[in-house]
Amino acid sequence: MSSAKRFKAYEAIADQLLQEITAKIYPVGTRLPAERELSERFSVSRTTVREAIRYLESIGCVETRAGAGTFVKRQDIRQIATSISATFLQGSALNCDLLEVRMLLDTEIATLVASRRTAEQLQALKQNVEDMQNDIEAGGSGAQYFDEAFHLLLAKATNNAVLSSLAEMCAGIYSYTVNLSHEVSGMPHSGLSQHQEIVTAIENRDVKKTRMLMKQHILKTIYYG
Amino acid sequence: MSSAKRFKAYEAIADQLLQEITAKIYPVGTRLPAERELSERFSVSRTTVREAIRYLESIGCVETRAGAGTFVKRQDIRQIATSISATFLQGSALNCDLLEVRMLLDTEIATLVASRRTAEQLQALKQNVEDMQNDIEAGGSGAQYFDEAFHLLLAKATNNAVLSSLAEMCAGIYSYTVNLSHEVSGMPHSGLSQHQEIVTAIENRDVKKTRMLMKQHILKTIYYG
DNA sequence: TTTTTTATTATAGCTGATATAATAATATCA
DNA sequence: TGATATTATTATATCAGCTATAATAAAAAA
Repeated sequence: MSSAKRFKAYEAIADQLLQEITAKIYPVGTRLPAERELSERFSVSRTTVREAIRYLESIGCVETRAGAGTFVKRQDIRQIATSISATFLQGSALNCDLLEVRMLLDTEIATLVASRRTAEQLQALKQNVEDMQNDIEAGGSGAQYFDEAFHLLLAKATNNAVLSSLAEMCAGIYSYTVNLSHEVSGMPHSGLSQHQEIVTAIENRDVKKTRMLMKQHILKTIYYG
Repeated sequence: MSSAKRFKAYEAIADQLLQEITAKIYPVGTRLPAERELSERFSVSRTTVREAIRYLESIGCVETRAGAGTFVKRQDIRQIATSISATFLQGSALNCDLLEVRMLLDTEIATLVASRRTAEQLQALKQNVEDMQNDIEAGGSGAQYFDEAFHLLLAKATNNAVLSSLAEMCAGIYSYTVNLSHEVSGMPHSGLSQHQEIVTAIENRDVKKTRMLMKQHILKTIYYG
């Protein structure tokens, strides 16, 4: 028989809409035609259109607000992270693998930044370390926040959108799984002094030292205490 | 007022089902309850259940076969790749970034494999190189296939599911974007001799040499000719 | 005039029903 | 036994109508 492809109305419609979105016929922020209009245009029922929209919604491409309409969304890497974390979670005991990847990525990121950072990026890193220090001295509880921000700043400083997205994604999946397993195990080690050393190495454009320091930092972060 | 959470029936149901799937209440391969059963269980209409299922389907979590039912699917990283490639494509000129990431990942992968490969994994790599050689000598056209398979074998040999998934994903996005831009530019350089050198270095567990060779290989692959 | 309230309108959200097609299980017949 | 027809189950697709929500316009109050 070899009926190669099975027709599913909502799939065809979702494909068509996605194509028009990527073609910027509906740019980010704009509203898609109302469901009733779309159903008329494609000559299908509103239900089918809605199923197609659910599809687009799940890939983070649009956002529907009741009473207002369906809007094209700037895709958020974090949302993707949670939606694909299920994939990584299907295997078991992957947290270890994930940590290895984070270590690998963060090390490469730091190395790249040490070689290509701009003065502004360096300044931002210094600011972050300073803010973290002030927060700790003031007895604040934002250490974890500043730590995350530190790694995010580094990722951005690579000027590589894909790389920084990947790092963000890994961090997102990691925090998602940690939240799932309720293992927020108290106060993590802040690692302030290590951040300071890393920034200094980056300031000096010392690629090798930066690499080494980041590797150690991640190792310590993993086995915190 | 202050309804902190926006209730959307289909979202709640999709969440619930996803949770039960990841909790292995519905393991891979099993069938979900029929739409009518689910609609009864959640006290919603079948339409709403269908929207929830569309959601799960689009994240590659289930697969519905008309007349048979909805089945839990082993998630395919490639499918995710294509579905999130739109995200990466929203930015412009990301191919360069993507290549940098591939280089980075493949280099790390080769390095890891050189240090932890098993005899069986080494054998598989040798077999791949041999097959490629035979294909080329026979005037076959499968060079690109064997090249992809080579990198895939390496990724798997890390024994790190996350890392190999990431590499696969990058390769998937890359080939997707390449296909989009219709730049299949003829016969790529097979890189057979480089593969052979790499495998030899891996056989000798020469981590540094493997790393260096892979870096060179990727560079040549990028600027092929 | 400015602000607040109310009504209108358009939208998505959801329902229950119907009809059709594909599939799987069962019963029938050779 | 083995092939075929029947039946039941299931998803697919549709429709008309209702509700809930949100943005806007009009009216009322300050």
